[in-house]
Amino acid sequence: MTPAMTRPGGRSAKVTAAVHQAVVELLAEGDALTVPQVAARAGVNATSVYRRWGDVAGLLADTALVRFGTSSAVPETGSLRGDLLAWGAALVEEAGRPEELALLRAAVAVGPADPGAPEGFESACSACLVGRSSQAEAVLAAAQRRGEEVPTATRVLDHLVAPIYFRALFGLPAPSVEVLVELLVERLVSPAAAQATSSPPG
Amino acid sequence: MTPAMTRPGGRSAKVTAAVHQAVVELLAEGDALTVPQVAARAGVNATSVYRRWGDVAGLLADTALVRFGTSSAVPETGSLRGDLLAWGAALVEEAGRPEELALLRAAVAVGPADPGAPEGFESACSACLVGRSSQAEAVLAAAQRRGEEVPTATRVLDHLVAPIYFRALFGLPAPSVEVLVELLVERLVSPAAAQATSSPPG
DNA sequence: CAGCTAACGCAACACGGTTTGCGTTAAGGT
DNA sequence: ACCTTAACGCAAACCGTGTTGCGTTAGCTG
Repeated sequence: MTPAMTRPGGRSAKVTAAVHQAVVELLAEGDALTVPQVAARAGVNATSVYRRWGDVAGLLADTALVRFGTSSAVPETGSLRGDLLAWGAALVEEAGRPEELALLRAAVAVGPADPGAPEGFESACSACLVGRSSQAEAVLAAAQRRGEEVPTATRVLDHLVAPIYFRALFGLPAPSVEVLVELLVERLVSPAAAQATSSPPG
Repeated sequence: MTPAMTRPGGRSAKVTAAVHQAVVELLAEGDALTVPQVAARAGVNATSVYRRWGDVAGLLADTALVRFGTSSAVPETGSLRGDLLAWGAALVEEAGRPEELALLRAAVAVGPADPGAPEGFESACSACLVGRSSQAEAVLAAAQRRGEEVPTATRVLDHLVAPIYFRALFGLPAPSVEVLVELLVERLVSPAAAQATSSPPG
């Protein structure tokens, strides 16, 4: 019997889901997020939210953690270029939605996990990062399986994910999404891109 | 006589400087930023802060605006590659400092300026963005004056600034600053980079 | 040097978020 | 089916944030 374990399937699960849903909904509406508001929307008492998440930041971090950690599906178009293009477009579309953007802002505001964080309360932006990294690696692995020349995941992160997120976070208007993504991808699938790395992967 | 003008050299200047300093200090310590805390640290009454900046977001925006807007000096090494390398290294170093990083996080958390913002109260992340843009344009203009082939400022933002900020914000460890910056710059000063743009320089 | 005005300091106040104690409910174990 | 226990709901109190009115100070201006 593990005493420090939250009961799976208990009442908590429903509350958690409702609160997460409420957070996303409130976030999408653009209002300032407060615990009482979230609780009211979720049909849950504010005390429960305070007890479970302690803070708006923690609540946001947990929501972002769930939100960014589960979506691991990557497109399969038959070519690295097509995959990166589709994936990049999906990232742009996702980062353009208000609730995802707000979640991203909240994650970045908190920053990566500080020491002393309780178990299971990992950093949201770290979760987002590893989610994107694994997605990039999946795309690259598929391309390599096809015999294509592939860049490193780090390069994809630097030159595809980073610009997309940078533009979204800083409010830089993305001029013509397709053109932007294409430009980004062109620089990653060109032969020079793959041979530029001298360090071993990992 | 201009009635809506804050008196230059008045008492306000000292208060402004003290408050800005306090904001940076508090931010560097990682505590949650509140107006009373800032006021106490600055040796100023909280009322003054409320009257002048109205809100924590406004205070943050103004601080970031001053912090990111004044440092417009760009390196002059004699070549575009050298300039970008030096500038990128400076960005990495700056983004690594706790107070600057905290300011950046706060700026990103607030987001770009919402409609209805009073005059002079621009968004902090917008201020950071235009600051970086003007710096990039200065570097590129100097290179172009030397007769070098230069990429667009947008490309520099996407492939140099964005990765640096992305890594800093998401806590991705920058492996060997020099190597990172060099890799980034190589992709911007290569001849293929300049000819990829079809739009005329703005 | 005297008057003017804007900005600041102070104190009291109002509002909303957050904490706390206790009773209740609902899963899981026997 | 009963007991155990963790999580939830409720209500009241607490605390800090943000506001307002007025007196005071310090920097311009003639």
